[in-house]
Amino acid sequence: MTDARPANVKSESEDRKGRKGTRHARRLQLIESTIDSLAARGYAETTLADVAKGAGLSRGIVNFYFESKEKLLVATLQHMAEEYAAHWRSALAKASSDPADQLLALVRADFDPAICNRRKLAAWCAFWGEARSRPTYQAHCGSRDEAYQQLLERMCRDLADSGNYSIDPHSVAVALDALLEGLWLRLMMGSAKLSRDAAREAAISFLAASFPRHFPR
Amino acid sequence: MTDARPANVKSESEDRKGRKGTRHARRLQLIESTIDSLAARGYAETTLADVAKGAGLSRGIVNFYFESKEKLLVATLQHMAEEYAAHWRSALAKASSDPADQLLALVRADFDPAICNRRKLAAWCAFWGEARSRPTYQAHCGSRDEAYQQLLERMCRDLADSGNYSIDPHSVAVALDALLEGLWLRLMMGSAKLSRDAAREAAISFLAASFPRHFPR
Amino acid sequence: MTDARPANVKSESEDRKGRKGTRHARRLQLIESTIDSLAARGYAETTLADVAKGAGLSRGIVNFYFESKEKLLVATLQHMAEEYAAHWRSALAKASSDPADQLLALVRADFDPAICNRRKLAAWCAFWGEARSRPTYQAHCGSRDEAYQQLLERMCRDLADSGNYSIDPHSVAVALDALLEGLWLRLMMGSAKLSRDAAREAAISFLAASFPRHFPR
Amino acid sequence: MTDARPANVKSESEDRKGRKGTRHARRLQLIESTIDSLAARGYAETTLADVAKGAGLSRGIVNFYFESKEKLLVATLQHMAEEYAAHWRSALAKASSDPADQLLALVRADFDPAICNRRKLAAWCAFWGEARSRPTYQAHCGSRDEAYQQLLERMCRDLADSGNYSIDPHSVAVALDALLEGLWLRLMMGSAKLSRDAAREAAISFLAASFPRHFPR
DNA sequence: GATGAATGAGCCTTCATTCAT
DNA sequence: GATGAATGAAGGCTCATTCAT
Repeated sequence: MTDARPANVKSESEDRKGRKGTRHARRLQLIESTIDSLAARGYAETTLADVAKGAGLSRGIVNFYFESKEKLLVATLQHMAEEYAAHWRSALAKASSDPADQLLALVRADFDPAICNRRKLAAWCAFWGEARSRPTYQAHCGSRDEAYQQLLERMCRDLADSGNYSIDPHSVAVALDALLEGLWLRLMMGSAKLSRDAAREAAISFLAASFPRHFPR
Repeated sequence: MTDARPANVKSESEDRKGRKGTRHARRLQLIESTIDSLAARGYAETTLADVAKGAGLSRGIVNFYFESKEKLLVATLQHMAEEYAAHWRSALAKASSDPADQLLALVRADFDPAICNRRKLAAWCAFWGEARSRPTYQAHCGSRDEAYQQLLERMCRDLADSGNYSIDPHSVAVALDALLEGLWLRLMMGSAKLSRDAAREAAISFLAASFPRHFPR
Repeated sequence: MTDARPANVKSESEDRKGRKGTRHARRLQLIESTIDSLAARGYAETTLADVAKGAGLSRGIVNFYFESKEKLLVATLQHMAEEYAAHWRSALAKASSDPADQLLALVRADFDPAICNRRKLAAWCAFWGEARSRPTYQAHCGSRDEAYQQLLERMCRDLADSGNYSIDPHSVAVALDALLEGLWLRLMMGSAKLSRDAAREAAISFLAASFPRHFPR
Repeated sequence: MTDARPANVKSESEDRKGRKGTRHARRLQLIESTIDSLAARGYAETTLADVAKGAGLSRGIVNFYFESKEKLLVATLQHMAEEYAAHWRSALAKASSDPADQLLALVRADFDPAICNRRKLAAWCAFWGEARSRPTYQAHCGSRDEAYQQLLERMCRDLADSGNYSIDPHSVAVALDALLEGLWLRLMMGSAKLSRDAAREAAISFLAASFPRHFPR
């Protein structure tokens, strides 16, 4: 799995000053550096000094753009959640109106390198570990939020209805949701035992098992 | 979900200064307190002072029984991994020799309150978040280790062979493994949206979808 | 003996927050405070809190300018060694080209209050006590380093040659070197039994005994 | 230089119990172990755990035989001072009544391996480093105490009188005393640059220079 | 806006000392 | 007497945060 890192933020060093949109760019720059640090060092070892250094900025700057470390982390999580949601919504928009096609599009989107790469998965995982004890984080973890789950469930129900399956669409939706997250977790931890492609196939084979008449092997 | 906490160690406050089963018992006592703290505060906020206080002992005690915080955490993780493995092995031993029965036993064991409760799940998750950047942890995360995965795969193959399914047993095993972990993650994070029973049913419905002739609904 | 303490660094309290000659000046300020603490409390009882307090700064400052206590102490020792060497080199430069004159200059330099005062001697002694078990210290202890000893030896040889003495110049050099250090030790410990002047005279009387035709009484 | 360590105390493990003289033996055993630790680790790093372990005894024992760490260290220093004094007194008693002979005996005693070995020198040096800030130590450091110095001075005066030297006997005594201590310091620090024999010869050559008619080369 | 020196709270760790056994 | 578990104070160090420049 590649460690995809969008280089579209940090490298533009010439316009560090003189822009009006600086504020937003700076925040983004720091957020990306935060993700880097979370991926490299984990949550507990991530310090503001790391983040600032990674962004090529000075130490005090973080407290200027974000008021505290806590708020930087929340903003980072929020950024990731929004990016994730935008990604699957875009994938959905490109799919046909057929529920099976849409479901497949969602699953494929989940393993798109833009979303599913070591760096981001590691950052997600770092937040998961802390989410339990931090209500602020819980709101944005998991990435697959309420809307996503309801969407999954509606699609499963549509397929179940249209295909006369004797399954419980809710259970399938819950399982699919959990399966996707579980595969992410395995991808992140697994030292090469599981490829992104194999993970996607495992997810699709679950769809095939659940809705054999819609997802022919 | 209940916060199961074995009260067999800490509650005996009258012999806190007793010299009996000391070494091993004390270590266990501190490990349990560590799990408490991980569940309550998360990895990053867990301090030795918390652990000691939770065990009703003094600050210096941790470095007496474990040499460092790091070693305490590793021992805690190891303890949890061993407990988990012992649990599913025991469940497996009680099941019949029928692969379907055994698979069901494994899945049920995974959602047994003794193993699957908020406290322990939260502790697991705390370690997951740090495992990426700590090789020492990776060895013991995930709980479902190599042996477990191979067992799943063998059972899936047995069922696939005996049932003439047109599926890839490896993919199913991978998916089942990920599904279980994903359900755990959801259970831990879910603020009551998902019950342990619902999670188990979702897992079983996955088995039913994959091996319909072995797991009748 | 006076407790000479150069007041050129710390006393300027009004610009304590100044940014001027910062880095180097602050390091010097902390080093001087370290010497103070070593002299007052000894090596074992010198804490970073003492040093910081003595410098009128906060606790965290030492780890900011020096990375650790160890490095602060090494820097302190190095500073003292360099100061000592600069001092005798300067004294030597001011002397005539006559070996006897030069030798006398070296001895006198050794008991110059700028170098030989309770505060500095105590600091030296503190390091001597730890040098055995710390290789890092050994390099800079003794003050009278390799170069110094070879210089002494060359001078003794010059005098021995020019004066037809029947002595072993190496032995005399070794003895002189040890004598100077021993006198320092006595000065430091001696509760007023030995004055700096008496010590210098004792050293000179050694020269007179060794090279009677060069050092008339 | 050898690391002479009298094995007459610790090795008698069979009579650890059942003796009446235990108390004294135990204290000696702990004192010897303290010297070991001071020599190996230095003053600052010497802990009671080290001492106890070195003596093959349990941790709590030190506070039983000595009331505190401080008192153990004082007792150790006292022991060394007494041993040193007994040694030179014995050497003196064996010498003839000739002052020159006595002086030589004292110097030779100072470099006797029983007294002058790495282990003991290192222990002495450890105390020197702390003596300044600890009045309790100062009383016993230096080893060459008041009586010793007065003895040296009287001998120097005797020789000066009987030899018609134009020297100041007091200065010579002071110098000799310092020279001996300085040589010890060099022996302890020097990584083999100076042998015990060379040190003794340097001291004797000083006597020869000061009193040429009494100490022919 | 941006920097980085400075602060100080809090953590891990060490260790002298106590005390039940 | 002897042991070693247990305590708690204190030290070194890290790091989020502040603020003068």
